[in-house]
Amino acid sequence: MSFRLAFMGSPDFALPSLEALIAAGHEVACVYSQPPRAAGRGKQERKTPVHVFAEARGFEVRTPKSLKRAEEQAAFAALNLDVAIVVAYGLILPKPILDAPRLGCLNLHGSLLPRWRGAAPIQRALMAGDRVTGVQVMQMEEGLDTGPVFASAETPISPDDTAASLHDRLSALGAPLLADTLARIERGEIVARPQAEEGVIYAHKIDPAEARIDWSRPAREIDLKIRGLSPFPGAWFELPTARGPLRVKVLDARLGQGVGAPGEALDDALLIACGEGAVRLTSVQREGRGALPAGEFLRGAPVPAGTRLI
RNA sequence: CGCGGGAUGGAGCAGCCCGGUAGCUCGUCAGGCUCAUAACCUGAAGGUCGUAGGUUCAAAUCCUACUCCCGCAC
Repeated sequence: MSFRLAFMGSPDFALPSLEALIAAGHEVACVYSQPPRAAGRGKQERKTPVHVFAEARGFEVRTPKSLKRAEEQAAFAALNLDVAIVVAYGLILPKPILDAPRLGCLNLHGSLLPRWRGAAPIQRALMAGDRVTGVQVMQMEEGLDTGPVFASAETPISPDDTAASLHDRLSALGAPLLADTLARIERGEIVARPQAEEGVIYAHKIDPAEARIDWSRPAREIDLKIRGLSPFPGAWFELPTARGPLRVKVLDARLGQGVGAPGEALDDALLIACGEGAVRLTSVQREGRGALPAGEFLRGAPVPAGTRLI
């Protein structure tokens, strides 16, 4: 047995899930994704990763700008689905859409609800210093990530995780969970359990303004921010040079030891003093260039002890 | 025509504005030192300065075109 389903997703994060559903033998009636957008160098129209993948596999791909229009909703209903699977789709689903499939719409979310409902759960969990996070499959409702949960899988967050590594891990963790959950729903083995009423936290979208590093903050907070915002949008600071301040993004760091004025380089290897403690920058990227391990970056742009980062 | 940056020995960069015979950090190779080392010392190899034109006594440096690369846009 298998379901007739629609898959709704856009970025890389959703790909493993789509592949898992295909592998599980479900009938993918249609794939929804965000419409192609002008992006990249030259501002070319670019299809989303899910769009490209689905097209290559020969699936029908729909890319409506919105699902609010009656025609879109009718077209969706006409698919006569058992269920719709939503993974990082990027569009709000109106009630008519949510109610159309026989079993409604299920969503794979990147946090342990009700903690981090919303747009940026992975980055927020990391920046908050959470020790564990995970993915969950839930029944979608009109509220933002408020639906009852069918299943979850956890993973610890380690001191060397970045938003990128966590993103990849959760994506890989979610795919089999999703497939397994569908199988169990099919067999009638599980029902969704309402989310806890306590502990609701919203994961607000990342505001570029919060990406600048404030060296007067404690090292732990700065370390979490650097790793939580890596690689996008990337925590950054300014490095004074003979030709003016150079904007430098930090893609990875570790907590270090040392005391000094906030922003002061404590050695020649990017150990930077914070308001409390210090962090060692291990991967950096100056404007207009690619990311470099600290060692290579320093060969071309030495940051001697005593330098004051802004 | 979205904005911007870049192409210099194996890696990362400086030099270009104010043309004049190529430099830094690292790596590589050889030798030395050391109980030892990714440490240290000495020496060496390695570059048509992206391509094609132009200006000039002279071009990495100025001008034009082209190719390739990267960053920002989530």
